[in-house]
Parts: sequence; C-alpha cells; structure tokens
Amino acid sequence: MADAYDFRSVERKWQERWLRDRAFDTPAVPTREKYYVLEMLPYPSGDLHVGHAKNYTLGDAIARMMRMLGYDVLHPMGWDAFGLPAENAAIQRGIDPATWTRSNIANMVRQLRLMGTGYDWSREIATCDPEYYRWNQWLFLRFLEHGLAYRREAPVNWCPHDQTVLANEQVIDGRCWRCETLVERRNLEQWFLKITSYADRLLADLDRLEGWPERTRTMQRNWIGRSEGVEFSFAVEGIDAKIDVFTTRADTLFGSTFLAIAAEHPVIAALKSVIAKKRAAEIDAFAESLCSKSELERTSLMEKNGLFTGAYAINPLSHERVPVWVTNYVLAEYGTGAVMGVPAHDERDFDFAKKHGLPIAQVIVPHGGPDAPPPLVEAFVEDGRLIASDDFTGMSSARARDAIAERLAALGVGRKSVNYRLRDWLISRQRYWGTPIPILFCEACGEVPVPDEQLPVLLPPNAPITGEGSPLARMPEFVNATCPRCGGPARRDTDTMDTFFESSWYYLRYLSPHDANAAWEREDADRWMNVDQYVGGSEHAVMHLLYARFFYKFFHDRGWVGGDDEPFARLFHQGFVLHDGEKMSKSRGNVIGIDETAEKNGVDAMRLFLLYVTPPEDTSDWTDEGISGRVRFVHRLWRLCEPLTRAAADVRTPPEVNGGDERALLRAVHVAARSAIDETRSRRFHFNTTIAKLDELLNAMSALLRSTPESPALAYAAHALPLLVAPFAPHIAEELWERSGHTTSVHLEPYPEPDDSIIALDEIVLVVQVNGKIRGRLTAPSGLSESEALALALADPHVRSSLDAKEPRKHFYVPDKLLNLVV
RNA sequence: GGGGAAGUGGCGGAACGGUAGACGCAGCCGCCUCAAAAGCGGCCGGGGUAACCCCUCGUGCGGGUUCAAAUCCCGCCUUCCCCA
Repeated sequence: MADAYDFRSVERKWQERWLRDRAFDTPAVPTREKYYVLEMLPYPSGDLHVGHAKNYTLGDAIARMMRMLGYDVLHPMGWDAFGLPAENAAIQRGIDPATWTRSNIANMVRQLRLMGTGYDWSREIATCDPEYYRWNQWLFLRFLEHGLAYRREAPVNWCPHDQTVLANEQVIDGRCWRCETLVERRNLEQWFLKITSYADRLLADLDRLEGWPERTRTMQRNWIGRSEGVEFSFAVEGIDAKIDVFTTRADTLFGSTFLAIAAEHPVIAALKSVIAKKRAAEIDAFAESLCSKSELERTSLMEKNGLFTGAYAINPLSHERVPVWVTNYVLAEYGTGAVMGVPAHDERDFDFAKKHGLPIAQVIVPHGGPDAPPPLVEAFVEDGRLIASDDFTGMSSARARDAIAERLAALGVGRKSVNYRLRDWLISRQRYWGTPIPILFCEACGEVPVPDEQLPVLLPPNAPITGEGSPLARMPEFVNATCPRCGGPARRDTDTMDTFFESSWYYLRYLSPHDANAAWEREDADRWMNVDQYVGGSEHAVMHLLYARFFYKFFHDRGWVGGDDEPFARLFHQGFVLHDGEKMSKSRGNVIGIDETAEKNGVDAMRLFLLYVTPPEDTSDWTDEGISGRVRFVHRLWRLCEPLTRAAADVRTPPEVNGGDERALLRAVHVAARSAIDETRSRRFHFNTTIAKLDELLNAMSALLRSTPESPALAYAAHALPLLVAPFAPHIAEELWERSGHTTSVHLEPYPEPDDSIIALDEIVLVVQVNGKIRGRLTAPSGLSESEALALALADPHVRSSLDAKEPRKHFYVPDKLLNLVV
C-alpha cells in the first residue's frame, strides 16, 4: 500500500505557496466576465470555529468554481473591526482596543489561510484603519450636505450594561442584541440618518431582488411596514392647539370615542393651561413612570394603561367631544404620537375602553348585518357597511375610507397619507471604539462640519476607557478644537458611529482599498459592481442588508455608482452549525475550533464535511462520526489517485473503452462534473449532492480496479479527480495535480466539461407499471420509441399476467424511464 | 394572535409529478491479520415467503387532484424562524 496521505504537511505546503505566489489576487481590470463573490465581513472576535468555516468554505467553493468556469473572480475579505467587544476587553482587562483588535485580526487571518480559502489578500481592509474610517466621515458629511443626516433630541433605547444607545433594530425582545440586558429609555441629542426618505424605494425594489430569499424580502417589507391611510387633526377644546392622528381606518372615524396620546406628546404642555394643577402633576408622574420602560414593555408586556387629561378634543366630522387620554401604549416616535380611539373596531382600543369605562360606538356592521346590532362582546375589526356615520352611512368600508378622506381634505383638516413603521436610523454611539463623528460645535457658528481636507478626525490613543459614560468626552485634547469657520474655540462631537455605518459600504472599498483620494472610483464600481453573490447569515436580514441598500441607493443618486441601484444581486443565507444539538459557545464548552480540526482531521476533510452534511442553507450538526467519513474520503482519494499520477492520461479526452465497468467509471466522472456545474450555475449550491457523486466516482474506481486493473479509464479518472475536487478540497487537489506533472495551479484550470454522450446510458431499466403499480423492470437499449417500449412490455410474461388478459386502454411513456399501462 | 419554512430508515440526507431511501454515518456478516486497527467485499424500512423472483404496507395525520403524489391543492398536528 502507498504511504498514508500526510494531510498536515501537504496542506501547509500549499497554503504557504498560495500566499507566496499571491495565487488568488484579482486582476485590476477583468478581461473575462467578472464575478464578485462576497461573504459578510466578520467581526474580529478572536477565534474562528467550524460555524464560521461553513460560511467561508461555501463562499470559497463558489469562488473557485466560478474561476474554473472562466470568470475573473473578485473574492475579498476584511474586518468589521470597530465595536463593543474591543472596548469591553479594555474595560475588563485594560487592553488597548486597537492592540486587542489587531491581534485578533492577525490570528483570524492565520485561521482563514489555514482553512485553505483563496482570498485576494491585497484588498484586505479593516474598518478601524484611519484609511477606512476617514471615508466613513467623508460619507457622513455627504449625507449631511444632502439633508439626510440630522441631529435632534430623542428618546432612545439605552443599554445600561453597555452604556450606549441602540437602534431599534438592535433591540431584540426588549433586550440588547449583544448582551441581552433589558433596554431602558432616555433622552439624548443624537445623529440620525434619514433612511425613511428612501422607504418607498427600499420597499418597491424588493420586488426586483429575485436572487434573494423570499423570507428575507418579506422581513424587510414588514420592517418597512408601509401603510396607507389618512392624517387629520382634532381641535382641542378651549385652547389653540391641534392633535394630529394617523389612521388606516378612516371609515371608523364616527366611532371614535376618545383620543389616545403618547406620554411624551408635545401637546401636553399646552393642555396644562386648561386642566387642573393636580391632574397635570399626575400626568407628569405617569410620564415619568414610563420613561425608563422599553418599547416592548410598553407595547406588548405591560397592561394597557392611561390617564384622562381632563381636556377634550373635537372630532372634525362628527363634531363630538371626545376625552383626551395619555396612554402607555401610544408611542411618541411612531406615526404622529396620537391615535383616535375606536373601541368598537380595534382590539386594543376595545380593551382600553372596557377597562376605563369609555363608550363603545359601533359604526361598522358586517355586510348584510342589522342596522341596530346588539352590543359587541369583542371588537369587530373587519371591513363592512357603515352605520351611524352621518351621510357616510350605508357605504362600504373601502368606499367610506375614500369619501371620508376627501371630506377631511375639503375641510382642510386632513389628507391621505402614508405611514411607515421604519424610523430614521440613529447612528450616534457614546463609545470610544468607533468612527468619530466629524462635527464641531462652535459657540459662535453652532454646528460646523469638519472640512474634508481635515479628515480623518483621528481616534486619540490612550483614552480613559472605564465603562462609564463616553471616553472621548473626558479627553480635553480631543474635545477642544478650533472652529474652521471663525477660528474661535469649538467642541468636538464626542460620539462615534454605529458600526453598521462602516459595513454599509465596505464592498465598494474592496475595489480600491488603498486609494488615498477617494472612497472608491466610479470606474472600478462600473467594472465590478454589483456583488454577484453575497453569502451571510440570516441574522442580518433586516439591519445590515437594509442599511447597505439605503447607502447604495444614495450613492447611485449621487452618480458615484452606475448600473442597478441595488448592491447585492443574489443573496444566500447559510445555516448554523450545531454541536451536540446546540449552538456553539464558549460558555457551553462545545466549540469546535479551526485549529484543532485542521490538526486532527485535516482542512480538506473539514471543508468536505461542512459542504456534505446538509444543504448549505440548513442547520447542520457537527459530529465526530460525520467528519470521519470525509477523512476516509480524502485518504481513499489519495490511495486511488496517487499511484496513477505517473501514468499518462489526457484529462480533456476520454479514452476508448469497452467494458461496462469502464463505461461506468467514465460516466461517473462526467456525472460528478455535471453536478458541480449545475449546482453552481443554478445558484442552489447543494454541493452535498456533488460530493455524493464524487463518492460514487471513487466507488466506480474501486470496482474497476478489481475487475480491469489495466484499464486506461483509471488513469483518466485519476487525472480528472484533482480538477473535480479542487473547489472543495483544494490542497489534495493541488498536490495530486502537481504529482501528475503539472507546473501550474489546478485552481486556474478550466473545470472538466461534462459530455452528455458519456453520461447517457446505452442500456436502461424500463419500469413498467400497470395502473400505476410497478409490475416489471425490463433491461432495454436506451432511446426506445413509444411503440417499441409498448411492444417490449406486452411481450413480458410478468407484465402480461398482471394485465390479467385485458388490453391496456391507455398508456403513458416517459422515455428511457417508465411506461404506465392503464386498463 | 399573524406570517413564513420544514416534517422521508437507527442518524445526516437523496429524489424539484414518473423505480422512495442515492451518498455518507452507525450496525451486522465475510476477507485480510497471531490479533487489532486500517483497508477490501457484502447485507442493512416494516410485514408475508424456507428462499429467489414476487406480493404487500410505507415519506407527520386526514382528505383531494392525477394514468402516476414525498413532490401539487385543502384541513389538522408538531418543530423551527420572523413579526406582534
């Protein structure tokens, strides 16, 4: 037997050589058709495990397949290097965030190379480099120039653990998405990006993203939450103030029996002039009690509660007086901060009215229902026919919505309007390890942007990072600056940006990562954008992917990128890797690391296992038994092919063969090639089936080796296999290829072209059914005509007896597969 | 509560209206070996049959469409994911 395959030294050898030869650098200008494949850039947390490996192996296999299929492939990698963990390390262990991040990146680069990935390392970026975040600041100033960045005081989600504000998207079930601490509410001056002005386009263009999972598009649609309705005002009795409300159910307007406003609603200040002092104090106390509550608590967990203000508003159409209530479930940030309460036709309002003894006035009845219905036991929320609604009575809900909107508009108190669930993106963070916001506050000039030529505003070293408050605010040398307009003293903004800002445009920086004059060049964008295949976890289905789409549309509007205004043509979400049925985590102690797996099983085996165990989008389970199957495959591949590397064989021309086993082997080669190419071109990426075909190929080699050891088909297969496995097991492929006498990389070769005439069987098994039940399997030459097949079947004694002497009434023929006789 | 996805041997999965269980793992038998490991060969959904051919049941449950359903449709159950 040949020497056992020494995967450790072979894998090391090729990893070193690929690095030395810059084997996977991208041409600056593609000459063949371009293909941009991208995995979501990782946060440099320190160590990679096989869960990460699944993601990068898939991207790598796609990149290598596409390269072998004749494309100029761009496959870059970088680091989402700002963020809280680095700062937490500083707080807990006194390590400088930059040092911590750098050493993590160094380790993870080593691990990515250890995984055999073929990235273009000349394009590596780290978002914490001034080289990179300088352009973050530059882009922020462009948003500001175009009115898409603004500053205001707002109640925000505050994580008491991380001491920072969070975007709504970063609050999951009322908890911080990173540390799971219960989120509180606070008021702070914050920078926002006006993503809402792109809401309609972000929504509409989802329809065009056919290469995206439907699930993800649905999630984004729900997140944007567009609803059409009417915005109109209630006058407040006794004072010169109005309360605006938005409703999608204008048809229920005559059923409004109260007005619910948010505890933070600005009209409350004006109301105080018409209500008793004691009541005003109660309202303040009520608002106070809510300010620390998270949105989730207020909208879902807490009981619906409220307080009558003592003020009344006037319904603009019915002219009825309705009481104004402050409530805990209407949010100031959502819509207008006030809603008309219609207990009869809204579940939440119904509960609220029951609890506080407010009248329930039914104004919609089911079509065909009585005009004077019995009292409701629950809200009737469906559309119907209007009753007790003045001259709108009798109309259908749909018609009434239009008619009432028109009346409100005619009276000058309302108009049709569109409301979104999506809110503007809060980007300020009271943290150190992020991009400083390039704004100065001058006593004379006010808010002043840092001029472009003064960028980047550098993050100062040696910040006092203690976990309390903002480190930059405590650094006078950073805070104190000179106003670029008047030369007077100015104070810097001490907040840094949400890290989703960096990751919203990094795919463009890869195009010219070292350009000192621009974030990227339009020319490069024209060459390489859009990203043809984006690969990453579904946990980014809303935040990152929505922000990146927003940025790209803004860039497109500026003319900084051309073509389609969507950045990612196709998107693929890979599934998790579990171990012992649970997500891998340090605390559970069930992490399978890259280093230990590479040492124990080999990288090729690991890659094959991750691709083989399940389709890539499914959750897979890491098992020692499972990986051992792929370790066996690698050794078997070596044992079968290595001895044949010295035999002459032309991979591109199959040899002439006679025997059935020989034909079967040639066929297995071409079936495997067909599978790999189909899975790639269909973008299904179910390489698990391709690897199963490679198993069958090795089985066919074993069989032929036993029956016809001198067959030229064996050397042919042995020379084709390195090409076939190259995208999945790149090291052993390269080693076998070299041993076959080749001096250039197997990864730059064209993928084997499957030949349908070799795949076609000359003898097939024709399944004969009678009334849909299998009654015979007949061996026959392929390409039988329908009448030949029928004749053959009717000649078969077993089929004849199944027919029970009856003549088939009808038959159905699937060529080379099946004949169904119906009697 | 609403929306979405999924349910196939002991396990992971294959089969995108046409032979259910490819391929792998585990298990069992054999060869090799002093022995073991590795390797190689074979068996491997349930029932019927001494046995082969064969018959029959079988893709969460119940219906339906079709010559033909794991696949399409309707209802239910379970699990997971999003949203409330």
